[in-house]
Amino acid sequence: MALEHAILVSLLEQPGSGYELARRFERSIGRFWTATHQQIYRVLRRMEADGWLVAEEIGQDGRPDKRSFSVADDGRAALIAWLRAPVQPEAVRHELAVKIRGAAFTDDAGRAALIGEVERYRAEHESLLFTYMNGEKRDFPDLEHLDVGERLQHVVLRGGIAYERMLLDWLDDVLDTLRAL
Amino acid sequence: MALEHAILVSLLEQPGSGYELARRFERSIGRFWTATHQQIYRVLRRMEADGWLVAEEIGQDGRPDKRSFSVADDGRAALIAWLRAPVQPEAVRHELAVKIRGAAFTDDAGRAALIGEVERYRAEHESLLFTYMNGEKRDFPDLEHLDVGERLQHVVLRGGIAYERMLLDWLDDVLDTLRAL
DNA sequence: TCCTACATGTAATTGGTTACATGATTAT
DNA sequence: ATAATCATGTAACCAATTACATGTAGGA
Repeated sequence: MALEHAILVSLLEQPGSGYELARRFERSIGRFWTATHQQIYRVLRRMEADGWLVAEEIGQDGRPDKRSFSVADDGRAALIAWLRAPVQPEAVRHELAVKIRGAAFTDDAGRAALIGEVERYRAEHESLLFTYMNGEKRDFPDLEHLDVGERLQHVVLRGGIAYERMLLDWLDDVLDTLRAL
Repeated sequence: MALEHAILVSLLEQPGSGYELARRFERSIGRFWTATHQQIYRVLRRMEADGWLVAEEIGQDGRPDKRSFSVADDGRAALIAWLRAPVQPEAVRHELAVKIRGAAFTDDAGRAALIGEVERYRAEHESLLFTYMNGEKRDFPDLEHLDVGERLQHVVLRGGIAYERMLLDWLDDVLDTLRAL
Protein backbone atom coordinates (compact mmCIF):
# COMPACT_ATOMS: atom_id res chain seq x y z
CA MET A 1 0.00 0.00 0.00
CA ALA A 2 2.92 2.33 0.43
CA LEU A 3 4.95 1.85 -2.72
CA GLU A 4 3.18 4.93 -4.06
CA HIS A 5 4.30 6.89 -1.05
CA ALA A 6 7.88 5.67 -1.23
CA ILE A 7 7.91 6.83 -4.87
CA LEU A 8 6.46 10.21 -3.87
CA VAL A 9 9.19 10.72 -1.28
CA SER A 10 11.89 9.71 -3.73
CA LEU A 11 10.58 11.97 -6.50
CA LEU A 12 10.21 14.89 -4.09
CA GLU A 13 13.83 14.40 -3.05
CA GLN A 14 14.78 14.30 -6.75
CA PRO A 15 12.61 13.95 -9.92
CA GLY A 16 13.54 11.09 -12.24
CA SER A 17 12.50 8.40 -14.72
CA GLY A 18 11.14 4.95 -13.96
CA TYR A 19 14.55 3.52 -14.67
CA GLU A 20 16.25 5.94 -12.29
CA LEU A 21 13.69 5.12 -9.61
CA ALA A 22 14.33 1.41 -10.07
CA ARG A 23 18.05 2.05 -9.51
CA ARG A 24 17.33 4.06 -6.37
CA PHE A 25 15.21 1.18 -5.11
CA GLU A 26 18.24 -1.06 -5.55
CA ARG A 27 20.29 1.34 -3.45
CA SER A 28 19.19 3.81 -0.81
CA ILE A 29 15.40 3.41 -0.79
CA GLY A 30 15.77 -0.36 -1.11
CA ARG A 31 17.11 -0.35 2.44
CA PHE A 32 13.56 0.10 3.67
CA TRP A 33 11.32 -0.56 0.68
CA THR A 34 11.99 -2.97 -2.17
CA ALA A 35 10.40 -2.91 -5.63
CA THR A 36 11.25 -4.21 -9.09
CA HIS A 37 11.21 -2.08 -12.22
CA GLN A 38 8.08 -3.86 -13.50
CA GLN A 39 6.17 -2.92 -10.41
CA ILE A 40 7.48 0.63 -10.46
CA TYR A 41 6.37 1.24 -14.06
CA ARG A 42 2.91 -0.09 -13.29
CA VAL A 43 2.49 2.12 -10.24
CA LEU A 44 3.92 5.16 -12.07
CA ARG A 45 1.28 4.77 -14.78
CA ARG A 46 -1.48 4.67 -12.18
CA MET A 47 -0.07 7.62 -10.26
CA GLU A 48 0.17 9.66 -13.47
CA ALA A 49 -3.42 8.77 -14.37
CA ASP A 50 -4.51 9.86 -10.87
CA GLY A 51 -2.78 13.21 -11.35
CA TRP A 52 -0.21 12.59 -8.61
CA LEU A 53 2.69 12.93 -11.04
CA VAL A 54 3.54 14.88 -14.17
CA ALA A 55 5.93 13.53 -16.78
CA GLU A 56 8.34 15.45 -18.93
CA GLU A 57 9.48 13.75 -22.13
CA ILE A 58 13.23 14.02 -22.51
CA GLY A 59 14.58 13.12 -25.94
CA GLN A 60 18.16 11.96 -25.72
CA ASP A 61 20.45 11.33 -28.64
CA GLY A 62 22.17 8.01 -28.57
CA ARG A 63 19.92 6.81 -25.73
CA PRO A 64 16.22 5.84 -25.66
CA ASP A 65 13.95 8.73 -24.73
CA LYS A 66 13.00 8.92 -21.12
CA ARG A 67 10.09 10.30 -19.16
CA SER A 68 11.12 12.22 -16.08
CA PHE A 69 8.45 12.31 -13.37
CA SER A 70 7.81 15.08 -10.86
CA VAL A 71 5.29 15.21 -8.04
CA ALA A 72 2.14 17.25 -8.74
CA ASP A 73 0.14 19.11 -6.08
CA ASP A 74 -2.30 16.22 -5.72
CA GLY A 75 0.59 13.85 -5.14
CA ARG A 76 2.12 16.05 -2.47
CA ALA A 77 -1.28 16.36 -0.78
CA ALA A 78 -1.71 12.57 -0.86
CA LEU A 79 1.70 12.11 0.79
CA ILE A 80 0.97 14.67 3.50
CA ALA A 81 -2.37 13.00 4.29
CA TRP A 82 -0.70 9.58 4.44
CA LEU A 83 1.99 10.86 6.84
CA ARG A 84 -0.76 11.57 9.39
CA ALA A 85 -2.27 8.08 9.16
CA PRO A 86 -1.20 5.43 11.69
CA VAL A 87 1.66 3.17 10.71
CA GLN A 88 0.21 -0.17 9.62
CA PRO A 89 1.41 -3.22 11.54
CA GLU A 90 3.99 -4.87 9.38
CA ALA A 91 3.78 -8.35 7.87
CA VAL A 92 6.66 -10.24 9.43
CA ARG A 93 8.43 -12.78 7.20
CA HIS A 94 11.57 -14.06 8.83
CA GLU A 95 12.51 -17.17 6.91
CA LEU A 96 15.70 -17.82 8.86
CA ALA A 97 13.75 -18.08 12.13
CA VAL A 98 11.50 -20.74 10.56
CA LYS A 99 14.59 -22.68 9.48
CA ILE A 100 16.17 -22.44 12.93
CA ARG A 101 13.08 -23.89 14.59
CA GLY A 102 12.93 -26.45 11.77
CA ALA A 103 16.45 -27.60 12.69
CA ALA A 104 14.88 -29.61 15.50
CA PHE A 105 13.51 -31.99 12.85
CA THR A 106 16.57 -32.76 10.75
CA ASP A 107 19.75 -34.79 11.33
CA ASP A 108 23.35 -33.79 12.05
CA ALA A 109 24.18 -33.38 8.37
CA GLY A 110 21.16 -31.14 7.89
CA ARG A 111 22.17 -29.06 10.90
CA ALA A 112 25.72 -28.73 9.57
CA ALA A 113 24.27 -27.49 6.27
CA LEU A 114 22.15 -24.96 8.15
CA ILE A 115 25.20 -23.71 10.06
CA GLY A 116 26.94 -23.15 6.72
CA GLU A 117 23.92 -21.27 5.46
CA VAL A 118 23.78 -19.07 8.57
CA GLU A 119 27.49 -18.29 8.11
CA ARG A 120 26.87 -17.26 4.51
CA TYR A 121 23.91 -15.11 5.58
CA ARG A 122 26.05 -13.53 8.28
CA ALA A 123 28.82 -12.67 5.80
CA GLU A 124 26.25 -11.05 3.50
CA HIS A 125 24.92 -8.86 6.27
CA GLU A 126 28.39 -7.99 7.50
CA SER A 127 29.24 -6.65 4.07
CA LEU A 128 25.93 -4.79 4.01
CA LEU A 129 26.86 -3.14 7.29
CA PHE A 130 30.19 -2.03 5.81
CA THR A 131 28.35 -0.66 2.78
CA TYR A 132 26.06 1.37 5.05
CA MET A 133 28.98 2.66 7.09
CA ASN A 134 30.90 3.68 3.99
CA GLY A 135 27.78 5.38 2.64
CA GLU A 136 27.46 7.24 5.93
CA LYS A 137 31.03 8.55 5.69
CA ARG A 138 30.57 9.47 2.03
CA ASP A 139 27.13 11.11 2.22
CA PHE A 140 27.31 12.69 5.68
CA PRO A 141 30.95 13.78 6.15
CA ASP A 142 29.99 16.91 8.09
CA LEU A 143 27.36 16.03 10.68
CA GLU A 144 27.29 19.63 11.96
CA HIS A 145 25.87 21.07 8.75
CA LEU A 146 22.95 18.97 7.53
CA ASP A 147 19.68 20.34 6.18
CA VAL A 148 16.32 18.91 7.27
CA GLY A 149 16.17 16.30 4.50
CA GLU A 150 19.70 15.12 5.21
CA ARG A 151 19.10 14.84 8.94
CA LEU A 152 16.06 12.64 8.26
CA GLN A 153 17.94 10.52 5.72
CA HIS A 154 20.72 10.13 8.25
CA VAL A 155 18.49 8.95 11.08
CA VAL A 156 16.98 6.32 8.77
CA LEU A 157 20.48 5.19 7.81
CA ARG A 158 21.41 4.97 11.50
CA GLY A 159 18.41 2.65 11.88
CA GLY A 160 19.76 0.41 9.12
CA ILE A 161 23.16 0.32 10.79
CA ALA A 162 21.64 -0.46 14.21
CA TYR A 163 19.59 -3.25 12.65
CA GLU A 164 22.58 -4.86 10.96
CA ARG A 165 24.69 -4.70 14.13
CA MET A 166 21.90 -6.29 16.15
CA LEU A 167 21.45 -8.95 13.48
CA LEU A 168 25.16 -9.85 13.44
CA ASP A 169 25.23 -10.21 17.23
CA TRP A 170 22.15 -12.40 17.13
CA LEU A 171 23.55 -14.55 14.30
CA ASP A 172 26.65 -15.20 16.46
CA ASP A 173 24.28 -16.29 19.21
CA VAL A 174 22.47 -18.55 16.72
CA LEU A 175 25.74 -20.10 15.54
CA ASP A 176 26.86 -20.79 19.11
CA THR A 177 23.49 -22.38 19.83
CA LEU A 178 23.47 -24.56 16.72
CA ARG A 179 27.07 -25.69 17.28
CA ALA A 180 26.35 -26.61 20.90
CA LEU A 181 23.31 -28.82 20.13
CA MET B 1 6.90 -19.21 -0.42
CA ALA B 2 7.52 -20.45 3.07
CA LEU B 3 4.12 -20.45 4.72
CA GLU B 4 4.01 -24.18 3.97
CA HIS B 5 7.28 -24.64 5.79
CA ALA B 6 6.22 -22.56 8.78
CA ILE B 7 3.12 -24.76 9.02
CA LEU B 8 5.24 -27.92 8.76
CA VAL B 9 7.46 -26.75 11.64
CA SER B 10 4.46 -25.85 13.75
CA LEU B 11 2.68 -29.16 13.11
CA LEU B 12 5.86 -31.13 13.81
CA GLU B 13 6.18 -29.31 17.13
CA GLN B 14 2.52 -30.13 17.80
CA PRO B 15 -0.27 -31.46 15.51
CA GLY B 16 -3.42 -29.37 15.37
CA SER B 17 -6.39 -28.03 13.43
CA GLY B 18 -6.47 -25.04 11.09
CA TYR B 19 -8.06 -23.01 13.82
CA GLU B 20 -5.35 -23.95 16.31
CA LEU B 21 -2.67 -23.08 13.73
CA ALA B 22 -4.29 -19.69 13.15
CA ARG B 23 -4.11 -19.02 16.90
CA ARG B 24 -0.44 -20.04 17.00
CA PHE B 25 0.20 -17.64 14.12
CA GLU B 26 -1.28 -14.90 16.27
CA ARG B 27 1.12 -15.80 19.06
CA SER B 28 4.49 -17.50 18.94
CA ILE B 29 4.93 -18.22 15.23
CA GLY B 30 3.50 -14.83 14.35
CA ARG B 31 6.66 -13.30 15.78
CA PHE B 32 8.44 -14.35 12.60
CA TRP B 33 5.73 -15.35 10.15
CA THR B 34 2.24 -13.89 9.88
CA ALA B 35 -0.78 -15.51 8.24
CA THR B 36 -4.55 -15.22 8.47
CA HIS B 37 -6.89 -18.16 8.97
CA GLN B 38 -8.19 -17.88 5.39
CA GLN B 39 -4.72 -18.29 3.99
CA ILE B 40 -3.90 -21.11 6.39
CA TYR B 41 -6.99 -23.12 5.38
CA ARG B 42 -6.19 -22.68 1.70
CA VAL B 43 -2.58 -23.82 2.14
CA LEU B 44 -3.60 -26.72 4.40
CA ARG B 45 -5.92 -28.04 1.68
CA ARG B 46 -3.12 -27.90 -0.88
CA MET B 47 -0.64 -29.54 1.47
CA GLU B 48 -3.10 -32.31 2.22
CA ALA B 49 -3.71 -32.85 -1.52
CA ASP B 50 0.07 -33.03 -2.05
CA GLY B 51 0.35 -35.70 0.62
CA TRP B 52 2.40 -33.52 2.98
CA LEU B 53 -0.20 -33.77 5.73
CA VAL B 54 -2.72 -36.29 7.02
CA ALA B 55 -5.92 -35.21 8.74
CA GLU B 56 -7.74 -36.94 11.54
CA GLU B 57 -11.42 -36.12 11.93
CA ILE B 58 -12.24 -35.41 15.55
CA GLY B 59 -15.93 -35.32 16.41
CA GLN B 60 -16.58 -33.14 19.42
CA ASP B 61 -19.84 -32.79 21.23
CA GLY B 62 -20.99 -29.29 21.81
CA ARG B 63 -18.36 -27.96 19.40
CA PRO B 64 -18.02 -28.18 15.62
CA ASP B 65 -15.98 -31.15 14.43
CA LYS B 66 -12.37 -30.41 13.77
CA ARG B 67 -9.71 -31.88 11.52
CA SER B 68 -6.38 -32.31 13.28
CA PHE B 69 -3.40 -32.29 10.90
CA SER B 70 -0.14 -34.19 11.28
CA VAL B 71 2.94 -34.10 9.05
CA ALA B 72 3.31 -37.09 6.69
CA ASP B 73 6.65 -38.48 5.52
CA ASP B 74 6.50 -36.45 2.29
CA GLY B 75 5.95 -33.29 4.28
CA ARG B 76 8.89 -33.99 6.57
CA ALA B 77 11.07 -34.70 3.53
CA ALA B 78 9.96 -31.43 1.91
CA LEU B 79 10.88 -29.52 5.07
CA ILE B 80 14.31 -31.16 5.33
CA ALA B 81 15.05 -30.37 1.67
CA TRP B 82 13.97 -26.76 2.18
CA LEU B 83 16.20 -26.37 5.25
CA ARG B 84 19.22 -26.99 3.01
CA ALA B 85 18.23 -24.36 0.43
CA PRO B 86 19.72 -20.85 0.73
CA VAL B 87 17.72 -18.30 2.69
CA GLN B 88 15.96 -16.05 0.18
CA PRO B 89 16.75 -12.33 0.43
CA GLU B 90 13.86 -10.77 2.28
CA ALA B 91 11.45 -8.19 0.92
CA VAL B 92 11.94 -5.15 3.12
CA ARG B 93 8.83 -3.04 3.88
CA HIS B 94 9.59 -0.48 6.54
CA GLU B 95 6.75 1.99 6.33
CA LEU B 96 7.93 4.13 9.24
CA ALA B 97 11.24 4.85 7.47
CA VAL B 98 9.31 6.11 4.43
CA LYS B 99 7.28 8.39 6.68
CA ILE B 100 10.37 9.75 8.40
CA ARG B 101 11.97 10.69 5.10
CA GLY B 102 8.61 12.05 4.00
CA ALA B 103 8.63 14.39 7.01
CA ALA B 104 10.95 16.67 5.01
CA PHE B 105 7.94 17.59 2.83
CA THR B 106 5.32 18.49 5.40
CA ASP B 107 4.78 21.42 7.78
CA ASP B 108 5.27 21.79 11.55
CA ALA B 109 1.77 20.50 12.30
CA GLY B 110 2.41 17.44 10.11
CA ARG B 111 5.69 16.81 11.89
CA ALA B 112 4.04 17.11 15.28
CA ALA B 113 1.48 14.52 14.16
CA LEU B 114 4.29 12.23 13.03
CA ILE B 115 6.01 12.58 16.41
CA GLY B 116 2.76 11.51 18.07
CA GLU B 117 2.53 8.55 15.77
CA VAL B 118 6.14 7.51 16.48
CA GLU B 119 5.39 7.72 20.21
CA ARG B 120 2.37 5.46 19.78
CA TYR B 121 4.42 3.02 17.71
CA ARG B 122 7.14 3.06 20.37
CA ALA B 123 4.65 2.30 23.15
CA GLU B 124 3.30 -0.64 21.12
CA HIS B 125 6.75 -2.11 20.69
CA GLU B 126 7.66 -1.51 24.30
CA SER B 127 4.67 -3.55 25.38
CA LEU B 128 5.62 -6.22 22.82
CA LEU B 129 9.08 -6.39 24.39
CA PHE B 130 7.53 -6.90 27.82
CA THR B 131 5.31 -9.64 26.38
CA TYR B 132 8.36 -11.41 24.98
CA MET B 133 10.26 -11.09 28.24
CA ASN B 134 7.34 -12.44 30.23
CA GLY B 135 7.00 -15.29 27.75
CA GLU B 136 10.68 -16.04 28.20
CA LYS B 137 10.33 -16.25 31.99
CA ARG B 138 7.20 -18.38 31.69
CA ASP B 139 8.33 -20.80 28.95
CA PHE B 140 12.03 -21.09 29.78
CA PRO B 141 12.29 -20.85 33.57
CA ASP B 142 15.15 -23.32 33.78
CA LEU B 143 17.72 -22.48 31.10
CA GLU B 144 19.99 -25.33 32.24
CA HIS B 145 17.58 -28.07 31.21
CA LEU B 146 16.22 -27.41 27.72
CA ASP B 147 15.79 -30.01 25.00
CA VAL B 148 16.89 -29.37 21.41
CA GLY B 149 13.55 -27.92 20.31
CA GLU B 150 13.36 -25.61 23.30
CA ARG B 151 16.90 -24.35 22.83
CA LEU B 152 16.06 -23.46 19.23
CA GLN B 153 12.79 -21.82 20.21
CA HIS B 154 14.66 -19.85 22.84
CA VAL B 155 17.33 -18.54 20.47
CA VAL B 156 14.59 -17.32 18.10
CA LEU B 157 12.85 -15.60 21.03
CA ARG B 158 16.16 -13.96 22.00
CA GLY B 159 16.28 -12.61 18.45
CA GLY B 160 12.85 -11.07 18.87
CA ILE B 161 13.92 -9.48 22.15
CA ALA B 162 17.15 -8.13 20.63
CA TYR B 163 15.15 -6.69 17.72
CA GLU B 164 12.67 -4.91 19.97
CA ARG B 165 15.40 -3.45 22.18
CA MET B 166 17.27 -2.17 19.11
CA LEU B 167 14.04 -0.73 17.71
CA LEU B 168 13.21 1.14 20.94
CA ASP B 169 16.70 2.68 21.06
CA TRP B 170 16.40 3.74 17.43
CA LEU B 171 12.91 5.20 17.97
CA ASP B 172 14.33 7.34 20.78
CA ASP B 173 16.96 8.53 18.31
CA VAL B 174 14.19 9.27 15.77
CA LEU B 175 12.16 11.22 18.33
CA ASP B 176 15.20 13.30 19.34
CA THR B 177 15.90 14.00 15.66
CA LEU B 178 12.31 14.97 14.82
CA ARG B 179 12.02 17.22 17.90
CA ALA B 180 15.29 18.99 17.07
CA LEU B 181 14.34 19.85 13.46
C1' DT C 1 32.23 -10.33 -29.94
C1' DC C 2 30.09 -10.09 -25.76
C1' DC C 3 28.70 -7.84 -21.63
C1' DT C 4 26.89 -3.96 -19.11
C1' DA C 5 24.16 0.10 -18.78
C1' DC C 6 20.30 2.67 -20.42
C1' DA C 7 15.22 2.61 -21.07
C1' DT C 8 10.53 0.70 -21.14
C1' DG C 9 7.24 -2.32 -21.12
C1' DT C 10 3.48 -6.91 -21.37
C1' DA C 11 1.61 -11.36 -19.68
C1' DA C 12 0.93 -15.04 -16.58
C1' DT C 13 0.96 -16.60 -12.19
C1' DT C 14 1.24 -16.75 -7.24
C1' DG C 15 0.59 -14.98 -2.79
C1' DG C 16 -1.99 -12.40 0.34
C1' DT C 17 -5.81 -9.38 2.04
C1' DT C 18 -10.58 -8.14 2.72
C1' DA C 19 -15.19 -9.06 2.82
C1' DC C 20 -18.70 -12.28 3.44
C1' DA C 21 -20.84 -16.50 5.46
C1' DT C 22 -22.44 -20.07 8.92
C1' DG C 23 -23.47 -22.00 13.30
C1' DA C 24 -22.87 -23.86 18.04
C1' DT C 25 -21.30 -23.08 23.10
C1' DT C 26 -19.99 -20.57 27.13
C1' DA C 27 -19.47 -16.66 29.99
C1' DT C 28 -21.23 -11.99 31.50
C1' DA D 1 -29.52 -10.47 25.49
C1' DT D 2 -24.90 -10.17 23.78
C1' DA D 3 -20.24 -10.90 23.26
C1' DA D 4 -16.45 -13.99 22.86
C1' DT D 5 -14.57 -18.42 21.57
C1' DC D 6 -14.51 -22.49 18.77
C1' DA D 7 -14.41 -24.13 13.93
C1' DT D 8 -14.41 -23.87 8.92
C1' DG D 9 -14.74 -22.13 4.81
C1' DT D 10 -15.81 -19.18 -0.25
C1' DA D 11 -15.21 -15.25 -3.39
C1' DA D 12 -13.33 -11.15 -5.10
C1' DC D 13 -9.68 -8.44 -5.38
C1' DC D 14 -5.06 -6.48 -5.16
C1' DA D 15 -0.07 -6.72 -4.84
C1' DA D 16 4.03 -8.76 -6.18
C1' DT D 17 7.01 -11.97 -8.61
C1' DT D 18 8.69 -14.31 -12.69
C1' DA D 19 9.19 -14.81 -17.32
C1' DC D 20 9.32 -12.78 -21.63
C1' DA D 21 10.28 -8.93 -24.92
C1' DT D 22 12.83 -5.08 -27.51
C1' DG D 23 16.44 -2.06 -28.88
C1' DT D 24 20.78 1.26 -28.62
C1' DA D 25 25.48 2.67 -27.03
C1' DG D 26 29.85 2.03 -25.20
C1' DG D 27 33.56 -0.45 -23.11
C1' DA D 28 36.55 -4.85 -22.50
